[in-house]
Amino acid sequence: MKVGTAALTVDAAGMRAQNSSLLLNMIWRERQISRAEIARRTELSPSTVSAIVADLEHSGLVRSIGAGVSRGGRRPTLIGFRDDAFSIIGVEMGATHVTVVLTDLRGRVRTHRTASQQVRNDPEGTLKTVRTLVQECLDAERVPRRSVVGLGVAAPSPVHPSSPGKMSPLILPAWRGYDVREALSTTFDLPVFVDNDANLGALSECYWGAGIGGEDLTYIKLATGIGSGHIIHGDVYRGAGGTAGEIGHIAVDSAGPPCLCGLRGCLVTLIGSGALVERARELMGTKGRKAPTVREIVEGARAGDPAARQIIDGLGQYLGVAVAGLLNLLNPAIVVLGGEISSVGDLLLDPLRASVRKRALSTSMAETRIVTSALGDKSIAVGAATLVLQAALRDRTLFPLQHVGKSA
Amino acid sequence: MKVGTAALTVDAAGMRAQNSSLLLNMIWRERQISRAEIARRTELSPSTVSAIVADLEHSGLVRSIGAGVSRGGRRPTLIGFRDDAFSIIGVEMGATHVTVVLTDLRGRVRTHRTASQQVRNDPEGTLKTVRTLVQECLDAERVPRRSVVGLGVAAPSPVHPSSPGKMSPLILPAWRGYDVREALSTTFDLPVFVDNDANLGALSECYWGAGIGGEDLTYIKLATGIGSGHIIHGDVYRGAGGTAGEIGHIAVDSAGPPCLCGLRGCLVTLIGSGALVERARELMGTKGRKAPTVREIVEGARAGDPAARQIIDGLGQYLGVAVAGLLNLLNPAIVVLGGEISSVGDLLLDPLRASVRKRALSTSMAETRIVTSALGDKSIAVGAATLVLQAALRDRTLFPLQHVGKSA
DNA sequence: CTGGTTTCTTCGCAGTGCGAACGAAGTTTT
DNA sequence: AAAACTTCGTTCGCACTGCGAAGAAACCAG
Repeated sequence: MKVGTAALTVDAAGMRAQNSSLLLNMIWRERQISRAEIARRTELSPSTVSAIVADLEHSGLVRSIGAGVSRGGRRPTLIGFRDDAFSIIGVEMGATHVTVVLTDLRGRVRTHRTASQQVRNDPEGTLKTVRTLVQECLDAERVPRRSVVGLGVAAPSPVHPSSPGKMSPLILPAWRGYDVREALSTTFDLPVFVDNDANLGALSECYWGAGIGGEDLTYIKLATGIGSGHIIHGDVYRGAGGTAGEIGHIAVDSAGPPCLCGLRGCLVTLIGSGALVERARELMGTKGRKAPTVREIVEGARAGDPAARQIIDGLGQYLGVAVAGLLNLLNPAIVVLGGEISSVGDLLLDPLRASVRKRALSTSMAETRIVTSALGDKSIAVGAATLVLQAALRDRTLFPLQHVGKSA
Repeated sequence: MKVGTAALTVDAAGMRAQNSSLLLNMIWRERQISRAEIARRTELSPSTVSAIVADLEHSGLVRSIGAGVSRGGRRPTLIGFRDDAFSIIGVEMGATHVTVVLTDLRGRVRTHRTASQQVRNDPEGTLKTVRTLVQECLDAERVPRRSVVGLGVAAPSPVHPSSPGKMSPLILPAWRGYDVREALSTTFDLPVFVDNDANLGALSECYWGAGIGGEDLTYIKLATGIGSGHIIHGDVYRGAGGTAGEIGHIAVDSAGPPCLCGLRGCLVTLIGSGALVERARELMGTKGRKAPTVREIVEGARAGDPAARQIIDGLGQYLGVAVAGLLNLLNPAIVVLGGEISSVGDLLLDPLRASVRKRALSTSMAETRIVTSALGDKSIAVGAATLVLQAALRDRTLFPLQHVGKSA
């Protein structure tokens, strides 16, 4: 049951595919590397490496980029990954907006579009908005459909592994009957990958953020809702039912306020944006009559406003309870905090770390770094694109084949 | 970083090794299967399957076991896994005892030995006891060293992935400088695998217990300490520092008693054996002057003693807090409770499930079964042996080669 | 008993990676 | 400046693998 289920058989072609992917990943990772160096690291013979590199070059994924420094003999020819060989589309469906990015194969955003959109109750309108924005991105960069690897989608809902594309009927009841994957796949005739937004935030951090080089990471998204995603052994971990990472409904304070989910004292009722804003209204000299925004709390805290600081302190303390449990249970290498409020940095990290230290084993603490995200507001959409990239780097056949001559 | 690190290159021999392992696993799993059926399922050609099966047969791992039922033509020759081809040794180092089992390749215990042993403060004596018991098991079954695949060890300490064999200096300070793997490997000249006891309990459940057929499971060991182990995608998950699963020190009640670890209200201070016994002394009509044992609590609860029932209820409630957090964070398919106290079954499961229901998202709950272990008191030692089995089924070369003729 | 079906093996073929030999291109030594 | 050495990359024959077609063996149905 556990060993060989997923493993596929190998024939001669499969062997080539495996080694080919291995080399492709190495070249992607190293950005530039010589054939000789690849042969040394992979323990493949030089002749095999040359043959595979020729393959990859012919498919347009890599190219020669001049000579490297000599190690006492002939200078090596450096091979580089062609980040611009293909494009990827990443879509973030937030609570009240849709963001679409078009990235290259290095996670760089080449174009992006955002539109306000009530996602929760308007599947039809949301899909239409997504289609429009995707098309705009493609048109803006004059990217032909055939040079797009695929389309990644971040959804504000858990995604069940057995039916990617369908939203949770409990979180997004209005989406019953809709299948995002199906819908977009038929529209654009491209492979579509869907996952939860926090999971994709985690993937984004693992590839482009605080988790670079690591394989185990937990990302916590602090926003209207509180979600988290785990990267385990380099892969998004979804759990048995796709709801792994639902940190927002961990009961932190059994005497706390009731939550929409029916429980009491959920983390989200204490540190969700709504709770923070509410608390800010109580504490801060809310000049006018309007409730302050998260942005104002951030700015206030940075400016030294004691009320804002107090709110952030409280956030750190509550969050620490959940993070401590997380460290003991999962012992991730890194915990990354994302979401607008995380931009206060140490103002949040200090009370959080103190709170965790009071509640987690020192051994779990020792190995875990807790940091705030340095990626921008498009990190979720980029994470969606990264999901496609990850799949394609593992299975080269996902890259659309295009016969490339000698031209650049 | 995340994709190709672990992947190894493949050559012709590696291709054969992969396919060979795949077949070996299939035969192990199915117990009996024909070449034709293997070819259909794996999509390998009949000729290839025959060749590989001949290989496996020659190495003594499988054998023909007569004809199956016809599907309208020639009757298939069924191939069976030879569970008795090799033996595996499993060692459990508990808090106050050492248990050694000798199993076949199906996790069946052929011989076992147990001895009282203070493990915590006596590394030298513990290792000596282990050596003695292992040798006794080998002698009892007249098993030659060369037919033993390896030796698995369950340790009452987290094991850091980078130094398997070394105990945590915080949990077992007396073991500083000792390396269990090294020590036993040189004594017996066998491969040695070491892991945390709760992790191996989890593995045991996944292979032989409640988790059969699944790939994601969490095991919780209720004993002097409270530990847990996660099986993720069929593998033990150890976390970045090897301390994943330290559920015992999750803070459940911030107003609770202080714990040895320096924190307050740890789960273990509330539901560890010590706490249960202490509470029993308060509540139960402790006939004599001695403190009751866990066994007596179990028997009392079964017999209907209200005090014992109350203790179990409390256990279920506290444990529910931690399990709810676990479900939200990891969303495992199954949670298995082990340890002596778990033998009360529903008496514990009912209050536990109720407690969880009050604290976990219904979506997380829906996909998760919570059960008590049906494996016996040797499940941890068997889990240690299973770790070796798992490794060998993946890498056939771990099976000692022995030239087998046509004999049975 | 005959025709059809299924199982398993045999044998030649195509594809893959390897290794030795070689040429190409630098560096270091003389 | 020339020779000797080192490294890089390619070429080519070899060994091994899995495949597919063909065939033999074993069985069932009529």
